[in-house]
Amino acid sequence: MESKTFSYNASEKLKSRKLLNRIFAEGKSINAYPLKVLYLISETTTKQNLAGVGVSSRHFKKAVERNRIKRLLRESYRLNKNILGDAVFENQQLIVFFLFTGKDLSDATLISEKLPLLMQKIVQSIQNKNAN
RNA sequence: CUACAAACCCGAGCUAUCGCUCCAACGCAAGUUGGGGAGGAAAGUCCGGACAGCAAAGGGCAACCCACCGGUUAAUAGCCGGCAUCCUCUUAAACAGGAUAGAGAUAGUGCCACAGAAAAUAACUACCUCCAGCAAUUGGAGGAAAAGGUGAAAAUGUGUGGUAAAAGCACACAGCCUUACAGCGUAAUCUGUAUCGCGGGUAAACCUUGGGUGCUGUAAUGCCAUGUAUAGGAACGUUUGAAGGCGGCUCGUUUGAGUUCCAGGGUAGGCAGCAAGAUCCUGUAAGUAAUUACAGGGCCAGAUAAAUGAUAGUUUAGAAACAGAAUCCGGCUUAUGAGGUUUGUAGUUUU
Repeated sequence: MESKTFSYNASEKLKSRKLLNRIFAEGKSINAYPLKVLYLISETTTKQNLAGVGVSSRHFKKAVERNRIKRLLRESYRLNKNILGDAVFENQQLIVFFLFTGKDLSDATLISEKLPLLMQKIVQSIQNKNAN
């Protein structure tokens, strides 16, 4: 378990087209410029959180820039994913999708400080809901 | 040697920690260990192929593309070599270097800014002849492209004859051009002789001539799995042919029992294609070269929301440019930091 703390491999990535459509349709969103996060709690048997990242190709026409941002997002998630930890119940799965809403590549430097902040907000809002 | 320009080469190294993806081995498994992991343009998608499907890929028209010759190649609009024309340099010429949108303007149609009389079946001024008129620097009719000026371009140039004045009107020489013959060359072309002829440019305007192209594009395509429905309604039809295929149209040809619409439902996952190839490196040989042949060696990304990264330190040169594979190759075009190499700007010969 110890070695998996900072991992982010294929089983943790949000891949299913179905789930992606669902999270855009039903997911709740929290903003924190230059980021926006969509999250969703799903009933499941496997307790494994899923995460995905995305950049608008409208604002970033060059593939190099999009790759750069997605890498930074993934890296940030990988280093901070323990914040989410056990926010949800045993038979539930937390699905998150990070969107970069900034319009300039220079905004990407903010990712490393804003992304953990967003994750804490998610945990908070889930706990509030459970308390109610 | 310095500066500028162009072409080509190169496209950052090392250490530590945390990660991603593919392959192999081991393991019941979790996983562990080892190895591979973006580019010269991966880009633009502008050409050319491979491959696949459309029935077996046919004729005509349309559309599009190409346009001196030869070679090269799987193929090309690429590349290599040659020819022609133009430009640079020069008083001039040859060499050298550069460019080419290099079939046809004598098939036809159109267009040619400004200036100019006129931009194409040329008459403004000046010239000549005739008529009118007392005469005039007058008026009218005609001849005439020799002179003037305008323009990027003005009816091939010079001379002589000729004439009222003139004119390729005639002749001589020259230039261009058509055709024929001869010679060098595979050919374009070049040279020579004879000959028809001489009314500009533009085909990157339509067009004509010659040649070529079937269309689509790996989200192609084939297979497996899952799921449903053999539910329901309407129209047309089964040799008296519904509906299609041959992806522009048409001719022709061909399949032959289902097809279309309404309403409703399901799936959207895997495998192949798909990574050993017109392959890369080295050497030898052939060729002016592009390129080819042979020999030896190497295996060098393969994802599917999409891997190749992050942090810290350090070195060069300062926070290292342009930039990210998606079926695969060959080219073209464009972007590109620092450094390096070569070439040119400023060349040679004759007079």
